[in-house]
Amino acid sequence: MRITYKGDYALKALLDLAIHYELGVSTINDIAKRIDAPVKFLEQVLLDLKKGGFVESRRGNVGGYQLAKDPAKITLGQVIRFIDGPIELIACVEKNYSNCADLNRCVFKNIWQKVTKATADIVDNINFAQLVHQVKLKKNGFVYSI
Amino acid sequence: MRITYKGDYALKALLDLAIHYELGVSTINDIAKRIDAPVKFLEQVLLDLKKGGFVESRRGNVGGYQLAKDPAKITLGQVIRFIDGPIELIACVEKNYSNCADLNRCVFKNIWQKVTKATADIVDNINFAQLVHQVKLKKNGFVYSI
DNA sequence: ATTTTGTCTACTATCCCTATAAACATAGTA
DNA sequence: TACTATGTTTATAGGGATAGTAGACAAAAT
Repeated sequence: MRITYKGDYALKALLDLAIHYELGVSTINDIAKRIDAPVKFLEQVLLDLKKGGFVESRRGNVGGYQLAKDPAKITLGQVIRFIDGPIELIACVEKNYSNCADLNRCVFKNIWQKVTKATADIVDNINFAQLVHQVKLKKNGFVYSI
Repeated sequence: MRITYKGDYALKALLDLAIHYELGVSTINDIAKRIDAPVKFLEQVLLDLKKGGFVESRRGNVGGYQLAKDPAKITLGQVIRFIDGPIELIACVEKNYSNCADLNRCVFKNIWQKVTKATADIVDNINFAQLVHQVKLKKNGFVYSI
């Protein structure tokens, strides 16, 4: 798998919203400015994140976006998989794959599974509360560039 | 990163050549049949592998391909990086990347680096001699489907 | 009513993936 | 020499994904 720009923006937007978790909604424009993303593209990303249940929105004059749940309940792995797809390096070890002649005899499969597990062990054990904490630790003249 | 069909064919072709290491050259057609790959596509893959120094070739009537070095000297990581590019999940942690506003302050960078290391620890420590050995262990009515 | 926001649907340019095709070069063999 | 079996090279093409951009629409507050 590969983290695309879309995935990158999604993670940054969520971290941004996690940092402002207690402060209510942020507008797309504000988020875009803070994380340096193209506004119209970020629109789509946020829409997707809403469909995924990661954020919620309010329209109108004082509208905007905010996290839909506690930052501690959102892991990196959840977001990556939702936006950019499976973390597997190759389709043959993804769930419900049935296109291989004889997968059980394949000496590569075992390797791809190991890599998948190693990656999952990392991204599934980091949540946005931890990230916010790390951001705050970095306050050496912190100017908010994620 | 992602293992493409090209990378998949490259790995299978090299394993095939590693299995036939002592037997001299194999033709593209033979390799293609054994690993079940489209011949014309496999041509390009083998050409690339030759440029990468993994295989060597002989033209003409009794021509074909063979490994350019001891299977034990070829790791999965070398092949993957050469055919499919860097194993990093995202460009910002690749070598010589300089497009980020403030990479040292980015809380994500550390995570991408961990994932990269975990993956590298696996693919850089497996060579084709080991794979051949594993293939031979699987001889329960072995029909040669890698 | 107006303004400020989010929502939705298209559209586009570029690149990458996965081949396929055709012409050519080389090295054995008859 | 002529023929054939191989690898070499370049070009091309369809499909899909990526990374946006544009514009009309809907809702909520004032």
